[in-house]
Amino acid sequence: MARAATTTDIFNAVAEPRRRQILDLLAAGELPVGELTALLGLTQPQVSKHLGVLRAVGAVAARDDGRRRLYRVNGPALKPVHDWVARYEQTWSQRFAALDDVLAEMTGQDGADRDAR
Amino acid sequence: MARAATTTDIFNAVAEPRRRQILDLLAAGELPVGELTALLGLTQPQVSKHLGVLRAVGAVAARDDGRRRLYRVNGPALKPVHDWVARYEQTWSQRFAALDDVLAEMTGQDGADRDAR
DNA sequence: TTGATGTATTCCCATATGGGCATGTAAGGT
DNA sequence: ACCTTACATGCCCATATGGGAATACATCAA
Repeated sequence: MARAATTTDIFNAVAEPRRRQILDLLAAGELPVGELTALLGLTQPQVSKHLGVLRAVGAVAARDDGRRRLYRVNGPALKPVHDWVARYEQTWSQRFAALDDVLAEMTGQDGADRDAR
Repeated sequence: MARAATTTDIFNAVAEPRRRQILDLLAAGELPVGELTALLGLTQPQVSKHLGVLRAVGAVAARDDGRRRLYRVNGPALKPVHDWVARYEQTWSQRFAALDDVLAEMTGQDGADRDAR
C-alpha cells in the first residue's frame, strides 16, 4: 500500500499541479476537453485522465454537448480541504494575531512567544 | 517523472493522511517523536520519515531537548494551500451565496442558475 | 455508409512513494 | 567505558502514479 488512492481522496487529487490548473481554468466556466488541452499544452489523453481523477473525487462534473463534453467545477468537493487547512490559518493571519493580542491583554497573559518561532 | 516531489510540494506533503494527523497532533503543542509514535500507533521510523517530509516542506520545525526532539507545527507553510482552496469557498459558503443574491439584486442580473448544478 | 472530429480507455514504462527491518548516531544513566 | 533510550537513515520491495502512444467509441458531416 503505497498511498491513499489518488482517485478516492480529494487531497491527493488536488496534490497534482496540473489538476489544480484544470480546476482553475474551469473556475471561469464550462470548458470542453479540447479547450483545456490547448490551454494547458498537454496531450488530450493526459487531460482526459486528469479529468477522470477529478471526476472520481467529485471535483468536477460533466455535461455532454454534441460530441464535446463540457466540464465544470464542483466546488463543494473541495470543502474538506478548506476546512482542514482553515484550522491553521490563525498561525499566519494578521486578524487572528490581533485577536490574540487582545485576548492576552484581557487575560493578562503574555503572548510574547507567539512569533518567537 | 511520476509526480511532483512529495518533499518539495506542500500539497503533496499534506496529501498523506498520516502527515495530516501528525500536524493535527502537533497543533496542540510540541511533541517528541516517541509521543507521536505512540499516539498514532505507527513505527518510529515511519513517524520519523513523515516528519522528515513535513520538515522538508517547512510544515514543521524541531527543537532538541536532551535526547528527544520536540516538533511543532509551522503554520505559514500551509498558507499556499489555504489561499488556493479559498478561491473555491464561495461555491458552498452560505455567506457568499447571500452576497451573490445581493449583487444580483443590485445589478438586476439573474443568479437563478447559481445552484442549478 | 464512409469519414472526420472530440473523448475515453488501454497498455507499457520509468519513477518515487510508503512500509518493514536493520543499523547508525547522539545523549543519558550507572 | 558500557548500556540504554530516542531518533534518523539506509536498503529493499510492492504498488500505483503519470506520461506516451495507440486504439476504441460516439457524434456529426457528406
